[in-house]
Order: sequence, then structure tokens, then C-alpha cells
Amino acid sequence: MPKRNISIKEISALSGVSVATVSRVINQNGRFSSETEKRVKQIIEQYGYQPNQLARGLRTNKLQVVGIIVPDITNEFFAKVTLELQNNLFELNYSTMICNTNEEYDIERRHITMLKSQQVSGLIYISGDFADEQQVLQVPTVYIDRKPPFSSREGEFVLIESDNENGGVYAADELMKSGARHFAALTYRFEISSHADRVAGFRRGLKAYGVPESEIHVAQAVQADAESGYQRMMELFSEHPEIDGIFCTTDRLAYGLLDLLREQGKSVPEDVRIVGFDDISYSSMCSPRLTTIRQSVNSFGLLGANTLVSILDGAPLERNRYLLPVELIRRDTT
Amino acid sequence: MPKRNISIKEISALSGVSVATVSRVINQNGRFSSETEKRVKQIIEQYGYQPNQLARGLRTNKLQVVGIIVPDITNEFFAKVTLELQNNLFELNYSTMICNTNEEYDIERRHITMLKSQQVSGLIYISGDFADEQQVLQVPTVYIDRKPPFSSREGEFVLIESDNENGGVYAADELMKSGARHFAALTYRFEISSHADRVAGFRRGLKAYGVPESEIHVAQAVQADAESGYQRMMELFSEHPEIDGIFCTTDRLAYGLLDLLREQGKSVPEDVRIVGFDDISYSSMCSPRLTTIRQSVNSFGLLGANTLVSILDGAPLERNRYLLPVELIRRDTT
DNA sequence: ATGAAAGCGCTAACAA
DNA sequence: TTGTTAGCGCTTTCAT
Repeated sequence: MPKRNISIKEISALSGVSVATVSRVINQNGRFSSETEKRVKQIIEQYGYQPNQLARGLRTNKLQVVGIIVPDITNEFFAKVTLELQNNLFELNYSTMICNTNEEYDIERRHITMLKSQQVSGLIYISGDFADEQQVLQVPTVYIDRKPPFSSREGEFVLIESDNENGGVYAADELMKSGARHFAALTYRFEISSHADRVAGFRRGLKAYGVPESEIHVAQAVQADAESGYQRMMELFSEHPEIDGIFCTTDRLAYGLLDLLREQGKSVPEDVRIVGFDDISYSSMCSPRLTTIRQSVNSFGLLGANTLVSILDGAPLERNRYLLPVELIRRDTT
Repeated sequence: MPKRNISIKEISALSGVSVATVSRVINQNGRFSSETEKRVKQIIEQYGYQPNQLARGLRTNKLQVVGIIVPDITNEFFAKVTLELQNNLFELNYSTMICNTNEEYDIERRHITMLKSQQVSGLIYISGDFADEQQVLQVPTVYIDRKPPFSSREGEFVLIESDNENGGVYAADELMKSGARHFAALTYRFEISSHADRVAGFRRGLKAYGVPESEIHVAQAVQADAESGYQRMMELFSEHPEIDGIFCTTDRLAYGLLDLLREQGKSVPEDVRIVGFDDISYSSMCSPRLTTIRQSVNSFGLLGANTLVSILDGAPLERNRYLLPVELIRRDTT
């Protein structure tokens, strides 16, 4: 393997100025004549010098890296948000370490420990479990999608979430209007605020139509994926075959449901109407194409990155809570 | 924000031994009495000490981090491979920096530069563009899925790929057996060896049945996704409406095709038979469920991680090329 | 078994 | 405008 990277010291020797001056031109701070600048830059160019971030980070106690905690990168929705964040952060000169927790508290803890020993500057939490509040709070953090449980200390963190509750209302509306009369919500763990809020909105929406609480069935899947959705709905249908309008708090859950209905020979939307949540790409391709609530992936990415970087730059926070609008995408399942 | 991490120096003071000894017990090398060990560990525990990886990395010139270059994390196949790699690497005590290139050469170059200035120990390339051979070769690297173009220097790198060619043969077989007579391959850029190999295998398979080369249509999509597949096949069908057996070198391309056929009112597999490649999760859920060639995601992850770490540990390579078997998953489209 | 000390590459006072 | 120097937290000789 070829020669390793040269160091600032060698540049200093090569250019005949001190390391301090070299550092100054690299970071473009302090003063230096345009002539030395030219000479130094020349050498840097010529040798393809790249500053050692470890040394810099050690010295400044700040590495240009932020950690992203995400439950399941395999879920296209999270993948897209993560990707957007990464792109935006990269433009702002930060690298990212993406950590997948698989929704496991313990793994999350280990990741946090690792990130901290890696001296990351900040953290972005996408729908996490928030292991070890103490640990987490030592680092500037932005929360996306899911409220952290430390709500007591308002103002100490930034939260960016979709308007989940209104999403639920839209779903209720849409289901009702397309003729459903017996309702269910297929969802995931209620400790996850986004899911809880969606269902709350769904309830509120139905209430406006006079549907009594007691007639709204709620099924919680073990995982937020198709298989679990399939499984859970099979159980629910066997108890309540009359259900004909279902709000799935995640598109992936809806895919499982769709699969089940196909097997059972029920037709969509004639026998059963469905609304999902997320609008991931398969939702516009599967057959029937899924009616769903779209979240703004781009806004998550842009806001998340910008907000975290402002915090890191010590800028005063404009706000510490963002509620992003969602949108109903009407397709074939309603 | 609470107190920062304590350092080895403070532990030294607290425990009454020198920093050198503290370092020894932390890294479990050199000698120390079991008594000092106990005392030091006690303090570490008590203060929740975590070593500063930057300092360690600066000193040893080796950070326990590896970079993963991936074209599109939004593609479930890549997401899964990346995740497996990350999990395995984590167990081997390495963190990962996942870098998405969006198949853009320039972005790839910038990521490599960043990773190197971050002093990563190694690199895993998943189906990359291999920007700047010189740069890349300075760091131990494992290539997954796609052959690097520097094949001249066999032995200087490790390549792990699926048996793409045989996958193509299986596809040809399956299509033929299910009654197709007019064939096409819907694929992506041929500079990507995996795609080229799949098509080569497809050709070979058909040749065995006496299908002349000239009758096998090959359509290359602009991107490896559903929309591009849809687009490209629309063009091909307008020229060759007789096509009734299509091998898509990626499941996502097949989804676009499926969408198109639905629109055109052609039925699958009666009018047109389809075989995909990857077996991502939607392939077993969409309607009709996609017949496809499954790659071994787990093997990619396990082999990739283990091989890279062996290299980093200076172990001699057992082999520098792995060809993983693929498997035909027969479903509704053939 | 343990300590002293040098040094990894860089930044930031402080001096000149 | 530029240079000297200390020091970030750690590992690793070399002594003892």
C-alpha cells in the first residue's frame, strides 16, 4: 500500500513556514500573507494532504461527526429520512455514523456508548427507545418522529415530528367517506408516540362521525412489519369479521393486511377499505395501490440537519418543536 | 449538560497508579497485580469511564471504524447487506460509517476522502463506482457484489459476489419451462459486473435451448428502480410486443414491469412470465408474488465483516474471491 | 509490576 | 504576519 498521508509538520518543512501558519491557512483563520497562503496551498494540493480529523478532534474536543440512531434502516421510510439527513449534514461538513437498533434497548445503549467514546458532536434520534437518559443528554440531540420520554424538561431538546394526530383524522375521514362502518386500527407499540398519536387522531376523527369509542378495535402488532400485521389482523378478523375499514399506522403493516385479505378472498376496497401511513414507494406500486398518509421525508432531513448544526454552532434555538403537515394520498384501497 | 467524561489521567490520580498502568489494565496487556487491576476497574466502573477513541486512534494510527460505501441504502437489498455488515462488525468491535453514493462518482470520491481523513481502518465497497483507484488502494478493502475494475492486480483485494451467472441461467431455465418463447432481459448499467454477469448467464441458459443470441432483447434502465424499469419496458414492448419472458436483474426493476403489465391489461404469468433478482421482502407480498433469484444477504454480511477484520489483524488471506450460491424462488410470475 | 516520558497531528494562546 | 510552545488523551518504549 502506497505512502501514507503527510502531516502538517511536513508541509511546514516543505513550505518553510511554521506549523502554526500552515494550520492558519488550512482553517482560514488568523492572519497570513497571500504569498504564504499560495505556497502552502500549493504543497497541500501537490501532496493531496488531508487533515487528520482525529488529531483535530482530540485537540478541539469536537469531531465533525454526528450519530444517527435509527430503529430499522431496512424500512424504506427510515432509510429515506436517514439518507436525507446524511446528505444535508454532509453538505454542512459533518459525517454521520448510522446506528441501527433493531428496536432493541440494549443495542441502543451500546451504540450510544460507542458514539460517545467516538466523541461525536451530536446525535439525531429517529424514533428511538432513548436508552439511558443521562447518557443521551450529555450530547446535543435532535429527536425525530417520536417524542422522548423526558418531556418534563421542555426546552432542553428539539423535537421534529409529523402531525400524526391529524394524519389519523384524515384516515378516519377517508375510510368513512368510502363507506366503511366497522373500524379498526392496526398499529404498533403505544409507547412510540407517533403511533399512539395517529390512533388518537383516528379515534377523534371517528368520534366526529358519532362512532363510539367501544366500537373502534385496536390491534397492536409485535413488529412494525408485514408479517406481524398479517398475523395480528388474522386474529382480529376471527373475532370481528365485520370490520370493513382499517387504518394501519405504517404502510408495511398494511402490506401484511393486504396479503391476508387476498388469501381470504376479500376484495379491496369493496369489502374492506384501508389507509396506511408513510407512503413508501411500494405503496404506489402494489396492487391494489395503497391509500396512505404521506410524511415529508425531505423536511425531516433538512430541518433535522440544520437544527442540529445550529445547536452545535451555539446558535440560539428558534423553536424546539416542529410539527410537519401530512397529506392524504388517495389511491385504490379506499 | 452534565460533566464530561473523565480521562485516564484522572483515573490514575484516583487510583494512585500511573497512567501507564491504567492503560495496561484497560487494554489487558502488559503486567499488573490483580490488586491494582481491581482498584482501577472499580474506578472505571464508578465513573463510567469510556476511553477516548480519538486519542487512542491518534496514537495507534488506527481507529476502530470501517467505512461502508453503498450506492443506495433505500434499496432494501443494500440496506440488508449493510445492516448485516454493521452488526457483524460491531460484534468484532468495529464501528461503521455508512456512506451513500447515489451511484454518483463524485459523491463517492468525496466520501472516500472524508473516510480517509477520519482515519478509518478499512473499507467495504458494496457495488461501488470505485472512484480514484489510488485513493482506495491505500486502505484495506473488501469488495462486495461488484468486481472492481483493477482486476489487473489480482490478489491485492478481496471480492465477495453472488454466483450471478448461474442466477441468470436459472432464470432462463425457469422462463423457458413456464412457457416463454420470446425473451428479454431488463437490466441496468453493464459496467456493473453483477448485472453484466447475470445477463451473460441468461444468454448462456437460453443458448442451451437453442435460442439465438439475436432474439434475446436487452433493455438497460437508467436507474435500478421501478420507475426506470417501467419506462424502459414500455419502450421495448412498443417495438417488440411479442416478448413473453423477461428476466429482470433486480426485483425493483420487476416491480416497474409488473406495474406496466397491469396497466396494459396483460396477465402474468399467462401472457408474460417474469423472474427477478434479489428476493427483497416485497417480492413475496406483491400481487402477483414475484419469482426471483435469492442472494444470500447473511453470507455477504458475515464473510465481508470477517474477511475485512482478518485483513486488519494482519492474518494471511485464505482466499481472495468468494462466489456465493444463489437460489431460485418460484412464485406466481412463472 | 510499575513509572516516567515521548509523541501521534493538530490548534490556540502568547510572544515577537 | 509569523513562530514557539503547551497540551488534548492515549499507548508504548525504556527504565527501575
